[in-house]
Amino acid sequence: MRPVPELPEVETIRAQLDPRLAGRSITDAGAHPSAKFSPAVEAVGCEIAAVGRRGKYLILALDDGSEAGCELVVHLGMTGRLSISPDADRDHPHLRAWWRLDGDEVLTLHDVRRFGRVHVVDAGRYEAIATLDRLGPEPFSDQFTGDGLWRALSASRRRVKTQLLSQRPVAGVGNIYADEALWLAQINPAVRQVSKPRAGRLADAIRTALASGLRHGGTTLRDYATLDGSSGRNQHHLRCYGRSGEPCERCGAELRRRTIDARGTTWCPVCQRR
DNA sequence: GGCTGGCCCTGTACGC
DNA sequence: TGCGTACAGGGCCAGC
Repeated sequence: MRPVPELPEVETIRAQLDPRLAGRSITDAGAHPSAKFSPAVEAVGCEIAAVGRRGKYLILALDDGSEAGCELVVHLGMTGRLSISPDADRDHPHLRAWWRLDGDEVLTLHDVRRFGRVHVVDAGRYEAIATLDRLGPEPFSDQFTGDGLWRALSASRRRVKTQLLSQRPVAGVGNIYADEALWLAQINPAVRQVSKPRAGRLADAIRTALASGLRHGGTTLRDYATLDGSSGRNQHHLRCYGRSGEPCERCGAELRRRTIDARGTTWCPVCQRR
């Protein structure tokens, strides 16, 4: 099991970063030569106005002197980890990017498997980041409704779990919370069509699963840690993800595991019957 | 334009 | 103990 930072984990990190970064200037930066990380240096000379989030993307609003401003966009991928420290160990094998801040601290991005990404774009211009450009509504916003989710899911014949992971019907749901939400809504992850009432249930379930993650500071199974290096606690509250072989706590049947869209998927064969 | 499958990438688990 | 192999998975991209 190797969980990735999903919305609750990214939001937990965002809330910790914002008070420590807002108002500070980036005086220097460096990055791994990969094109995934090298844009990090484009933020030098900017002042960080605020740390925001869209889906799983951290968005640092930057004041670069222009009217519109720009943004430093960071996706943590599967193993990305941000931290603030007095200095960066530039020889660390997993250091992918660093930004020196006024006040003599360094924001670092470590990412063992290099699935993370860094971009610097004009504010709100995400054409170069396809997934962010076409990101669905935030799950806790008024724009995310059961009807809207039903319309989004009905627009495609792909499996419901595949669609959730695409980030188009709703932003920020990854493998853990997709399994949790589908279990809560009693929807089989492999179905290709969902009725309007069931889509309503799924929308509620997505909010419930994500809210549990937020309440417990995110899910830590191996790689994820918050800004200060501490672990989340939501792994103790998962009811489906990663529990294959264990009894379903709703009906007692043995939870099963299969691969959907190349992602490990756990579901209950009885109460999530197709 | 939508969908599928391959790829990136490296630590860990497991079998021999 | 050491080696080789399979596996994990978010997002991008080529090909259909």
